[in-house]
Amino acid sequence: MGRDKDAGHAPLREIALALRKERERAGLSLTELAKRAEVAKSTLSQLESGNGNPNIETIWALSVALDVPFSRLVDPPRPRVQVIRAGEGPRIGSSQAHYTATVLSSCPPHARRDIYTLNAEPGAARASDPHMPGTVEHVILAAGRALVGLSDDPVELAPGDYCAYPGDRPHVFEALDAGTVAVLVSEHV
Amino acid sequence: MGRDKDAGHAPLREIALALRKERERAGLSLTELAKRAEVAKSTLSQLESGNGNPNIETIWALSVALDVPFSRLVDPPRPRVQVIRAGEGPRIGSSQAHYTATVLSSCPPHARRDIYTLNAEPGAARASDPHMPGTVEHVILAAGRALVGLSDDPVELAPGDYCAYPGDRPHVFEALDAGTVAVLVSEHV
DNA sequence: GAGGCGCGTTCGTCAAATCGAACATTGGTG
DNA sequence: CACCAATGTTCGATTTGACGAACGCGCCTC
Repeated sequence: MGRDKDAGHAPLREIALALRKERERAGLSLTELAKRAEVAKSTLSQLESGNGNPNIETIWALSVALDVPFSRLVDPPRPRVQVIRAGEGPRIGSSQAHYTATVLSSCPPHARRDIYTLNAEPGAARASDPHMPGTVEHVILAAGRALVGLSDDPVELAPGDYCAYPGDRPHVFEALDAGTVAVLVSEHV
Repeated sequence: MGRDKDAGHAPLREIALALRKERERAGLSLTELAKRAEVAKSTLSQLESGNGNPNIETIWALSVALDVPFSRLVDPPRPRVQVIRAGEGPRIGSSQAHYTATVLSSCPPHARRDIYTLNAEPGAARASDPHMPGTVEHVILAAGRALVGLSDDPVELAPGDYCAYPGDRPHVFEALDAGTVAVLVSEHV
């Protein structure tokens, strides 16, 4: 949840949409979900229609019944390809010389991030089938060059470049130089 | 949020504790926080005492005022130095040639991991004061050489090497070569 | 020590969210 | 066609959380 903008108020509408989306994804009827979560279906109906300001127990019960993380309902997931070129991005001011840190990605709530290193040689693009919905992959190129990102629109990365993309869609990692090395962080909520 | 155990109900108690903890961390009085979040302090008082079942708008307002992610309140939340040299570590078998992936760290539940790149030059060791308890930092060296780890027992890393260490103890990052680049993943539970 | 100001708690009132039942609607079935 | 079993919606009654004022407490100032 971005502390960033829209600090204003009311994610009511987002909750309504997320609720309906997750319910349909789970293949449950409104009645069925209400029964499992032990909330009145009238309550659920009003929630999904945007009217409502549910209390914690209600939302909790729904998230449990839907088997989704709580934050999935209140925190909108928005996948997108993002690239930060080497030397770009928000720097962290350091009082100590000869040192700069750049924030590449702040971890969303409840995400799990596994860390990998990749060593790849040119010639064979590695196309990955989509992973779990909500998966996001982060790649920081350490050496060489590579085509990275969504299969239908990959991005060329040079050393130091950063790229994030939704892992639940077809994506590739294709080395362009020999001895290409990258750090891969796989984030699944 | 673990669909895991205790799928039962009511994270009321956890919310109460998290709320109080976050408020104290922010150095705010109950009255002050209530004023900023524009909720009655009586409401906040009851919430922190465990009685209560707040609605979304209330929690939202509080999380905004506390400047913490929403889920930090509803799903409230370990250290050792580990080194994996370039080329070592468990490989992930790939059916496709010219490609290897190495698991460096699997994300523990409920951890948040922020990703940074570091650019450092020799001459000035960057000593960090301890962060929040439970913080773990992961460093993958991309270029150059560096002394990394706990201040009293740093490790020298070469390109491709990986090192993890508790971030809640004094630690350093000291470049040994010019143009040293690293990826830093900061994990806080 | 009287007054003021901050803290966090408690209490009565009111608005609002939850509930359960009744409702209109659709689709399948004998 | 009548019937039943689903769907999601609307409506009144009741519960309940948010509110604001009052309270007890500790601290500092005059």
